[in-house]
Amino acid sequence: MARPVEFDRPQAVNRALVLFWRKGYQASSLAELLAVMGIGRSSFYAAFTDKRSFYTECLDLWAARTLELLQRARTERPPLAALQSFFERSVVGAQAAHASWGCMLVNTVLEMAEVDDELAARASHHLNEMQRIFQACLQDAGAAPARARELAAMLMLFNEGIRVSSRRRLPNAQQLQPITTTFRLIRSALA
Amino acid sequence: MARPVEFDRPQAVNRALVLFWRKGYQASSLAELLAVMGIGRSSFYAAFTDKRSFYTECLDLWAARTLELLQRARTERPPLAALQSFFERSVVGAQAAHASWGCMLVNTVLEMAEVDDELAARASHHLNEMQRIFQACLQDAGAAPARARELAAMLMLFNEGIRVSSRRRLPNAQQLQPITTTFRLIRSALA
DNA sequence: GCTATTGTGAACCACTCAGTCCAGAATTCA
DNA sequence: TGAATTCTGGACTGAGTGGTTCACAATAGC
Repeated sequence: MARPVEFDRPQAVNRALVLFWRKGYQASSLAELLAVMGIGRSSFYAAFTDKRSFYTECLDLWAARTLELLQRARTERPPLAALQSFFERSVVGAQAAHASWGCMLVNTVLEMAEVDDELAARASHHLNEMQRIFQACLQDAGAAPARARELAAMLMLFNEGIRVSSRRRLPNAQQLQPITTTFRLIRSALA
Repeated sequence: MARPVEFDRPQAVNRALVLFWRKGYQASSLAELLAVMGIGRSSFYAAFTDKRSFYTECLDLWAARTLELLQRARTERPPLAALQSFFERSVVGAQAAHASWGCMLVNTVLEMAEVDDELAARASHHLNEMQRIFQACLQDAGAAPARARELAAMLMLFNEGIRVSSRRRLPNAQQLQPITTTFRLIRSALA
């Protein structure tokens, strides 16, 4: 009955997500989106309602993936090392595989702050979730709750900074070094 | 001879700069720009050539003002206190007077990274200048050159993070606290 | 092989965008 | 007062935007 040859939805979403991640919401025209997704306009609107709602879908997906990455690192290493490798990977992995497009949440906060309150708030909310995980890691590393919250807030600033500077195409070493510097400071503060 | 009733160019530039700062390049339509500047289209094009070149003019102006602010703070206080107050002012002053629109350089890097290489590079260049001043302050505070460079890179990450988080409309205290935390760490590292 | 169903591509829509252009207003000099 | 000058408002242009609609094509059931 139904025509079974549909486009590969997860793949299409993923490719679109990458475009949004790279160029932001406004700079990604519908034509470009359709091109990378390999589908036509009507299929897009049938499947995703809207450019804007589609963006929120991609945003949520990006956040879910990143949080999962962070949680997984947490189970594989001691807490501080997990955090540090999370940051390092977002720089190194970025330059190699998926290039350096920063953090889609940070990008969204900046792009939408004075343009679309709802999207900005949504991204900000996801960032808060990340910060909670930072805090949990720091507590695992032996910091008292208050201290952990304090350092987690600092790390979140750091995270935001790293994601910004990763878009500046600076030499790799120049991006990694501040991370080690910071964690050296944190370790000495916790010791 | 010439018609003497011209618009107030510095004032117009300043108002446009604020709009660009707040909403970014793409989201600031020419119509909005003209409205806040209080001039007509033809006057705009006669005076500023282009939306894009006008943006670079505003960007450079913003950078010059900020660097000057930083340099001035440097003459008024001890080096570390100057840095700290520079950061704090960009949060507190932001929330009060001109609201929290982050750092126009950071905003530009993020918005233009995959969209307009030249603008992104220009903003990145200004950020490098800022970082050099950070480094000079840290050397003044007694850090060895290598150490100062290291910490300056870290502070630049911090700067970028602060400017991002200042757009998230978080409670004031929540934004100030990480700054004091960081400087506490830096001071103990330099001691 | 025929029909019913449903996802698809492309034409189309209204709208906004940055940028151009020109008639006319406002002022200075004569 | 009148002529010369030059800056300005607003109509206009063409390209590009997100979104809608519909005839067609591809498939599954019979």
